[in-house]
Amino acid sequence: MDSPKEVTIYDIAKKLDVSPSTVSRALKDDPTVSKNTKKKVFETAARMGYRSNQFARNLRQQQSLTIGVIVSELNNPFITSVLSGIEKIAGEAGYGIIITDSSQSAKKEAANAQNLFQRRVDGIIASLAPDTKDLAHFKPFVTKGIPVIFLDRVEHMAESTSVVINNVMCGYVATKHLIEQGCRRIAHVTSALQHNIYAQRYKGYRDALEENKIPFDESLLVIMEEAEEAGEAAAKKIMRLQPMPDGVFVTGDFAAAVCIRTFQDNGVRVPEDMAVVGFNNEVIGRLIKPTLTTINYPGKEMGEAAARNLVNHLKGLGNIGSISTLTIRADLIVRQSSLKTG
Amino acid sequence: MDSPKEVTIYDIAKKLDVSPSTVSRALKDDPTVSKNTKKKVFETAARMGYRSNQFARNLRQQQSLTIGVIVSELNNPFITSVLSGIEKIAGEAGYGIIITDSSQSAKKEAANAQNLFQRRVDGIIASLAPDTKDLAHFKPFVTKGIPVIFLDRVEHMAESTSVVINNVMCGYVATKHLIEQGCRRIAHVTSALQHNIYAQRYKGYRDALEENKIPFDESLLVIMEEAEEAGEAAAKKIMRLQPMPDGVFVTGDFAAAVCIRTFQDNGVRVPEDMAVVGFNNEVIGRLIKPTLTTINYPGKEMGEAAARNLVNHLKGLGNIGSISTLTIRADLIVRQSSLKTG
DNA sequence: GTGAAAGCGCTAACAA
DNA sequence: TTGTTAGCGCTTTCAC
Repeated sequence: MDSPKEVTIYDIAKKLDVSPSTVSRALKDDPTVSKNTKKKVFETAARMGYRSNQFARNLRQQQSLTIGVIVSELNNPFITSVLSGIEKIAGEAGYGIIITDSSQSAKKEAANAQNLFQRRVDGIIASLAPDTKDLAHFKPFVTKGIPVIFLDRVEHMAESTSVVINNVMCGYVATKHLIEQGCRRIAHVTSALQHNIYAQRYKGYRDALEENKIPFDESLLVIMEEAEEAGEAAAKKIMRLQPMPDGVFVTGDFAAAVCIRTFQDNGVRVPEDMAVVGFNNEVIGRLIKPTLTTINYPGKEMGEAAARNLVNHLKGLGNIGSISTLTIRADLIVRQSSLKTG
Repeated sequence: MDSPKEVTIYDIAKKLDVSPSTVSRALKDDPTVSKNTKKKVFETAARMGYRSNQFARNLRQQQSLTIGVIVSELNNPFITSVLSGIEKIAGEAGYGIIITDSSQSAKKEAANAQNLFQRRVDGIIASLAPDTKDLAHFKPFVTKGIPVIFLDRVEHMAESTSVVINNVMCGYVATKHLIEQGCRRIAHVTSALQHNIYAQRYKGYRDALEENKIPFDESLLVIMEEAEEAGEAAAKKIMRLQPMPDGVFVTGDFAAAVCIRTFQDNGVRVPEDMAVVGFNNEVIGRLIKPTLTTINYPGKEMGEAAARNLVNHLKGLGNIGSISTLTIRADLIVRQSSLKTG
């Protein structure tokens, strides 16, 4: 099955009676090689079925033309769009991406980082696992001068860049929109506030309330588990509050959809009795009834920004190394679920 | 930024006053090296911050410990679960995966294949683009004895293995279920039948009808575009049929959900007036009302099967090379949308 | 149980 | 414009 032998630049050189260096240069389209020689080299290379040996190239240049990516979870539409953004930009720049999945575990994340380090990736893009606190596993990269870019779920580390959305602003905008719709008692359904993205959205929510002199009531803050049934429990809890809230800001479209359905099942009309704003702009929001007002979480753009930043850095373009945070624009998408007025 | 220098086995050898070969052997836990030397080597390696150089190793062994993956589209829950299955098995076996996205284009797919070939991946797992007919871009792999595994959307090629579900059977089971629910006029909403997976599901649909002596009516076959609005158009077309069908088998959950909503908006009750069965078991099916009966498309299992097969092949285990098709079990998941009885 | 030496295929500094 | 040469760091025969 294995072909007899791989063709090397030496074979080409011998056939053309030039030196291997000339062949090497010709193949990289080096301007110091004559047009004529180049043409001959390309032709014979093609004819002999030559393919350049990345291994030798990697060894020689000490670079892999590969970017390592660590995601917390592959099964997630947001992550997927991030990946497609990364893949696009990296691919265009000639980089491949090695993707690893930490399955939401800081431990596996560390193992993945270690693995990518061994594989000598040229750079890293990572979306941290929920329970990652200690960034020690990224230290080796920093030490070796390998750029690390954090995305979405970030922690701060010297010498690294972060790509995020302005979660405070998003929380603020979502809440303010509800207030503008006439809501005065707004619940907030979210995940554990230890994670900074949720803490920030919560801050935005609080800011909007404060700015509008709406008192905050501790019972309006509903923390849910990551489980699938969590949305239902949250909705029930909200309906039991006295007086019942007239708006909810939920930090996830799926959970928001489940809430809406639970409200409806219990005779609470959306948006008339309860206005709802979600988060992420997932497909589901366009399908449910009423359609879901949400924050567009621009995964693809974030992935592209991260990859572009990394690639530029690797190619030594611009003063990119000095950027510490890249904030991508995220907008409110208004649909039916929040429109009490017209 | 760059650290002063990489530690090599030569550095370790010098420090311990042994030869590089001994260090190399010790590091691979070669039995011919004495326990004592091994211990010393491991210790010094750790102390000096040694990391083995994959590039040199790759060059020497002519293998990359990397599997190339080509998907037709990253933004897709099915593909994502496939990837998570591949990543899991490959990772456990010490292989990394390089993922490329063909964006549904045969041309980009060919470019990706070419790219992965240049990168000298040890094996390939590919889910073909919808318009791929010509498999020439995989020939180089076959020629070099690099295993190629096709998944889900497959075409036949000598010397390659395919991982699929039994689409005919799935179409049959879905349709038969509708018949058992009392449906006698069953529409089939699907995508272009040029793609064998759709053609096969259609065949299963026809088989079930025939087996139950239900005449087939050409107008019941509704081909939809890939666009998002396609589901709505399909539903409207079905409602216009005379007499109106009493069941639909839709080859996609999202489209099925859109159909259901369109039916409901037009006063057609599901499942009472119209029983619906989807395909893929996407999250959305558990959320809509009524919940959606569907075929569970076991992406993760398929990915795992493909990766396991490939890894075993690469490691020279078993007579795996001889398997040409691996069919993964896919089941009907009965929920509310199809239950006219009970 | 260990060492010497050759070479995987490529690139780049230097020389011509 | 082209050639010479010396490695990149590792593995692996073969010899001791």
